[in-house]
Amino acid sequence: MNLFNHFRDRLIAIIGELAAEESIPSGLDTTRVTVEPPREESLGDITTNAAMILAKPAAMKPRDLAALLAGRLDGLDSVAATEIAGPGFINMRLENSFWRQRLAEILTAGPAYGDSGFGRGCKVNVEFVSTNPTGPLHVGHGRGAVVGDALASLLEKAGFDVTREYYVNDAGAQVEMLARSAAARAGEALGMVELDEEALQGLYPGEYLKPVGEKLASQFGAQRLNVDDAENLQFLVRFCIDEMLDLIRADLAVLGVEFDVFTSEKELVEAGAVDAALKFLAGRGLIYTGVLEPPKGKKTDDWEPRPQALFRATEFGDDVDRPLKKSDGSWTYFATDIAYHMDKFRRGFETMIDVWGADHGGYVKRMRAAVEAVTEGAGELDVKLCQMVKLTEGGQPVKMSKRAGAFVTLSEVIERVGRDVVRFIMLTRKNDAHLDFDLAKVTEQSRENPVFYVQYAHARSCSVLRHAAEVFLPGELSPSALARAELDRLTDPAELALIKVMASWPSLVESAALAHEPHRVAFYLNDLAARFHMLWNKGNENADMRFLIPGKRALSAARLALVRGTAIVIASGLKVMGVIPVQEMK
RNA sequence: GCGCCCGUAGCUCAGUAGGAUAGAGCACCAGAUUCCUAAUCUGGGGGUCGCAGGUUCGAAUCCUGCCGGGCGCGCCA
Repeated sequence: MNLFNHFRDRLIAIIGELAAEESIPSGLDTTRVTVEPPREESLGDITTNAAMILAKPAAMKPRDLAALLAGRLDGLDSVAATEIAGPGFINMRLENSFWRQRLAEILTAGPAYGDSGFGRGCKVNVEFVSTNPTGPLHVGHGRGAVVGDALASLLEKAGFDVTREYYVNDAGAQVEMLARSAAARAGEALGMVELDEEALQGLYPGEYLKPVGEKLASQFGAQRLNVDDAENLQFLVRFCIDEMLDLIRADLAVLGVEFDVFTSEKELVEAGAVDAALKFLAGRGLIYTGVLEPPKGKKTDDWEPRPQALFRATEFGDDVDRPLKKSDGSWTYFATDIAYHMDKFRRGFETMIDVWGADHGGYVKRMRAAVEAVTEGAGELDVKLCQMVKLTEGGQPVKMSKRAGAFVTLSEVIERVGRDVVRFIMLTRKNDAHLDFDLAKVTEQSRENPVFYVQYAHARSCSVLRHAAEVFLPGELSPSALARAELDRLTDPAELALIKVMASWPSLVESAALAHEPHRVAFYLNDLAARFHMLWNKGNENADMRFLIPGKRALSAARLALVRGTAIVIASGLKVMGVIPVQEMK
């Protein structure tokens, strides 16, 4: 249950009743009315701005309207007290029994706690990673992979029907370069050439292509080395793309990311999708032949004005109209991407989310323009840009990998610190903020390391339950049994404060899903862990506050419900992040 | 030159569809260990939310203009 929406619904009903009684005008616009936590805990549990929002249209003073509303809110079940504060806030404190019910709800729901019907089953397509299949994934790709996957999980939890999609850019000149590189490696494997630095000029130098070359050599000998033969080159391209996709899929598997759909750019083009999309746009007068101005303030030595097919992106908010064809007559990346997004829309996705690297930021406007044009306003594209990951160790930049060519691979980092650490750290910043990833710090066991801090809270709660098993029967410790514990024995403010944080998980899921911001889950879990550690330490100072009190079974059972609930909510949050909760710290 | 992102405590960053006296961690200072893991916790000092206007009951948040940093600007994707 999203408790804020729950009380907002009650509030809106009260506003309707007052209107029916003609105490206030009818038909007031309540869309901006919110129910949320107050700035400070001491002000109460929930607050509403309704009186301030509605005062003007109701022609009343905010505090007078607040008094009227507060009188009715006071009569609601679970509302213990109301108070009018500041310019017209109505603060409410809820009955402790309400919070204890939330704990029972958590125990009953288990890891599904926080699942929501918010998305109403709407189809959402999350496209991420989508790198050229020319080599292994590096750390930057890893960030996009984690952000995309966690965002997808978050949306699923919020009730959307999500498809995880990878767009394989297998149609450009880069895959031909890949094929040439692999052919050279095959020649090397056969002892026909020696690949020094000079010979590798213009080719992908990474050593990951050696096994591909060896495979080519062992399967075909020297038969498939001619890259000047167009037909053979296409064979090599296909061969290499398959190899690279295997490599990429393996990297993704190690990270725990699985896609529902791989869409091939090449196949899309061959199926005529680009022609169809451009025909669609041309039919609406959105394509014309024109000459672009050279960009100002940028070196323009090789600029030659030439007429070309342009999309009227400016009609949809972009800065200039965008080219659709290269000088060699082939489609630009943009043209095929228009077709691709049109294809996604045709497959039923009105909401599309693309996760890109920040270096593609200049591309967002034109793509959004294209989506608007090609879906005639019915489709929506949100682009999440992921900033760079700065990999350090003890503050020093990490050396580049020789094996991979010019970058540190994702798999190397995962091998070093573990999958769960990588996934968690990637979500400790907003996607559009730079991320410092320190290989030493992320495995430290300290408060500074959020992965450890959150995992430790989970492990601690598991530890308590293990100890409890010495006194209680297994059946007494199951979530459903603990839900029936005498929860009214939970009376300490710190205990109730912990429940309140847990109870805000459903609303966090919805707001984070709405904002497309999975990093909020990481911050939430950090807060929840802090509350738990805080309560734990109360037991250090005062033995009566420990979870397990010898001889007091009912009290202990109630507190174990709290402990189990914490573990459940942490596990529920980590699941969204794709991180496995640990039972104990080593 | 133009566009996008960012600018919040000494440092690294949150800030939930415009809400109340702007938060957390680190660092600094002062404390807690007969304990279910002190790998943690408690308290304290620390801010012109880059600058200047505007919108309104109310702005870190929205609008405009500057300053500073990052990314990008046909024939790469």
